[in-house]
Amino acid sequence: MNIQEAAAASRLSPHTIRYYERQGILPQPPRGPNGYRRYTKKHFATLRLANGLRELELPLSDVAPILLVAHDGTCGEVRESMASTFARTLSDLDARIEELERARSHLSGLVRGLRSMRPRDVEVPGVEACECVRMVAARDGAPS
Amino acid sequence: MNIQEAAAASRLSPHTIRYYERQGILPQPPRGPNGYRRYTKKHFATLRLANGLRELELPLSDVAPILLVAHDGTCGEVRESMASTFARTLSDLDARIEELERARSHLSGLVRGLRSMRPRDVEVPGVEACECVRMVAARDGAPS
DNA sequence: CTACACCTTAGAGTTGCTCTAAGGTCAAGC
DNA sequence: GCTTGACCTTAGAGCAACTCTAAGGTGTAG
Repeated sequence: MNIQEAAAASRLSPHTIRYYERQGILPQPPRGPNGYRRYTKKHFATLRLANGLRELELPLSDVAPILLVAHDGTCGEVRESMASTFARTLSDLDARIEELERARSHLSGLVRGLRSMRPRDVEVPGVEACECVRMVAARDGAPS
Repeated sequence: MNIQEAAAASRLSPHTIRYYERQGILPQPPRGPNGYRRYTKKHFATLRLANGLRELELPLSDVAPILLVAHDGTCGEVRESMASTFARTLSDLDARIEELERARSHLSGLVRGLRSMRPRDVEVPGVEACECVRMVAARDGAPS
């Protein structure tokens, strides 16, 4: 199994695979006599796991240690390693989703506001006075 | 108003403000005789708008043209500029939120799965056979 | 006059890719 | 045997959007 086939089946790109390898995130697979990477079942399984973990939005710094134990350790160690990382990732993910939903609802309100504001208010105040700027601009002061 | 005060009141950092300026995203504010940036009401308003737009998750490439018309154009132009950008951002945001929610629900399922799997399955299969790896790993093949 | 907190710039580091350049390899067709 | 085209290799540049550092200048309070 060459890099292209391994990439297609794991839904990573060859570029990304080489990048992970250079970063020490993936173990070096064996090479053929021409120097080409040749993926064994085991190395391929690690590749698929890498992609699965990235799809869960884990940062590479969390993916790396999990792949290490997955490749060389026991199943129990893998479970340990995943469990705590996943809990942490879950709360990061929740925080990020909340941020995006706040942005989303603010944004959709603004879209409606802009539509309902068509042909009046087309005069020439600058940034300081313009109504739609006021709607978008950050509020003054310390309180976040 | 110096950069620190402007930063605090717009909730950007001085670093970020200088960065935006270097990138051509913010207009150059006037300088005092010592070369320090001195923010006028207008430049400060643009700063706040920049932060407001970033909080809406607009990429800087979308923020830049809006700031340009906000600083130098009429209110009508600003509205035009915002309207189409916001609609586009909204659908990007929806797509990203959906991605994260998919990851979130997959992840929370896995957390439960790992917990319910404590002391059996601690034997030594490698990556290929380990149960928790199977749960996480990307499925084979072309269909995404 | 000496701290100390601020200001200035250019530039490096971060995360996770993505792409390019320059070159080597291989299988098929003529 | 030879060309064509699709693959493979590496090192390294470029992207977004900051964030921080180094090295030096300034301003204010005691």
